Amino acid sequence: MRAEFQRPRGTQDILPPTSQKMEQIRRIAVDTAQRFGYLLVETPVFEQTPVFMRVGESTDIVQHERYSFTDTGGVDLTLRPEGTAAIARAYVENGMFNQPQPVRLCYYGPMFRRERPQALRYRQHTQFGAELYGSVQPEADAEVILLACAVVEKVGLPDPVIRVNSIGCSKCRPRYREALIGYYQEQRSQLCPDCQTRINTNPLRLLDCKIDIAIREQAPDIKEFWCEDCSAHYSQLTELLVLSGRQVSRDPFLVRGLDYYNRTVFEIGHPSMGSQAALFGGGRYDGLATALDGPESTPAVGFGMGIERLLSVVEKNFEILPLTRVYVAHLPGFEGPSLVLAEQLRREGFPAESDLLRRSLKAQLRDAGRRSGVVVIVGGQEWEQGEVGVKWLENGVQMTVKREELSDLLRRQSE
RNA sequence: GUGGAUGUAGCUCAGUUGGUUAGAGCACCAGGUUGUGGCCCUGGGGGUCGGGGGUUCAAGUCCCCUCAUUCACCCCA
Repeated sequence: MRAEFQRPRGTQDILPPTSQKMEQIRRIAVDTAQRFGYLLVETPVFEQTPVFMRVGESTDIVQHERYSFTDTGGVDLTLRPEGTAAIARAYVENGMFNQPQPVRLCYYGPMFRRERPQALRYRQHTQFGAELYGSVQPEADAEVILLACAVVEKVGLPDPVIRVNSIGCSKCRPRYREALIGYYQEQRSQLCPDCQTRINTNPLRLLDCKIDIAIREQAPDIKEFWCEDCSAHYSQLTELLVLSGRQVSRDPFLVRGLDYYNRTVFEIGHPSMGSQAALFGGGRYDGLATALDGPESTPAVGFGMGIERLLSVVEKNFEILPLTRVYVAHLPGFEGPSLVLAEQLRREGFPAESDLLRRSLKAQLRDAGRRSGVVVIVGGQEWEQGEVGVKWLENGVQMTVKREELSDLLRRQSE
C-alpha cells in the first residue's frame, strides 16, 4: 500500500476481533496457571544485555537475533528474546530463593527476535510461560508439563501429545557427546555443509538436521548413555505424565536450541502449522540461576508457549459473540437525551451506545443492525409522555414503554 | 543470513501483443420511504497502479534498483 508509515518488519497490528481472542487466551492461561499455584510476574521488556549473554552465548537467538541498543546513558540493553532468563534474573535479584520452595511463577508478554519473518514467526511475538524453582524431582517437570497441557487443552486443543527427551547431565552427556562426534566424523564427507560445522560448534544439534536424516537414524542414542540418575528421572517423569492421563512419546532427536537445558526437554507441535513445529517447548535448566549469580544449586524447570501460534490452531473455537448491546437512537433534536439515556443504561450495567453523528433515524437503525441487539428510540410524542420506543432487531418486534420500566424490560429480555 | 513467489480502491481481484479520462464485486455514505434497519433500485466518495530510476511517440503492462508481503531453509514460540 502507499501508507508512508508502516509497522516495522515482522511486527503486526492486532486488531479486533483477533485482539479479543488473544485477550481470552491470556485470561485462560493466567487463570489456569494460578489454579496450579503459579503466580504472574511482570519483568521489563528489556534487560541489561549481559543477562541474556550469560545464558546463551552460543545460541542463535542471542548471537544473531538480538535487538540491542545503547541508551543515552551508555548502558547496553536488549529487548528480551525469551522469558526464562529474565525470570531467572528476577528470581535471584529479589531473593526469591529465601522464600519457601518451590517457587512457582508465570509470565505473559511480548518477546523480540530479529529473524526473517515467516508464517507464524514474527520479530515481536507473545509468549506465555511458567517457571518452577527449587525442585530437582521429576514431579516438578511433570507439573510444569501438565500445566502447559492444561492451557492448551482449555483453549480447545484436545489430547495433546508431548514429545519428551532427556539430554542428560554433566556426568553423562560428555560421554554421549564424544560418541556422537565420533560417529559423525566417520560420515563427515556425506554431511551437509551446516552439519560439517555443527560437529565442532554444537554436536547435539546434528540430531535435528532435516537433511541428513538417514545418517542420524544410525547415530548413537543418548538413552544408552544416560547415567543412573538421569535414567531414573526420565522414566519417573514419563510415568507420572502417563498416570496423569497425558500422552507421551519419546523423541530421541529432540535437543532444543537454548543451551542452558539439562535432563528434560519437551515440546508439542500441531500438524496445521507446517514447518513451524512448536506450540510450546521447554525443559529443565538447573544451572541457569547460578549462572546469574544465584545460589549454588537452584534447580528449575519451565516452558514457553507461543500465543500467536496457539491462536492460529484454535481460532475457530473463538467465535466472538456479538454483545447484546443497547443502541440508543434519537429523532432529530434529541441527541442530548439519547446520550444521557445511554449513560444511565451503562450505569445500570447494560453495554450501551448512542449515535454521535446526528444521523437520520434510518441511518441509525442501519448502523444498529450491524451490531445486532436492541434499539431504544428517544424523541417525539412518546418522549414528551415519559416513554421510549424499544425495538428488537432480530425479529422486528417493537413496543413503547415508560422510561422507568425500560431497564426491567431489557433485563427480562436478555435472560 | 540464503533461495522462490507476489505487490492495481478499506477487502477480494480483473486489466488481452505496451495505446485515449484504470474497472468489477464486497464494504462505506446518501436518496428512493420528511419517525424505523436487514431485501431491492438509483447515485456518491474513494487509486501518486508499493516507491525510485530507465526503455519508448506512449508503461499498470517491458528492464534495473529498492521497500513490503509471503513460502521454504537456518533457527525458534
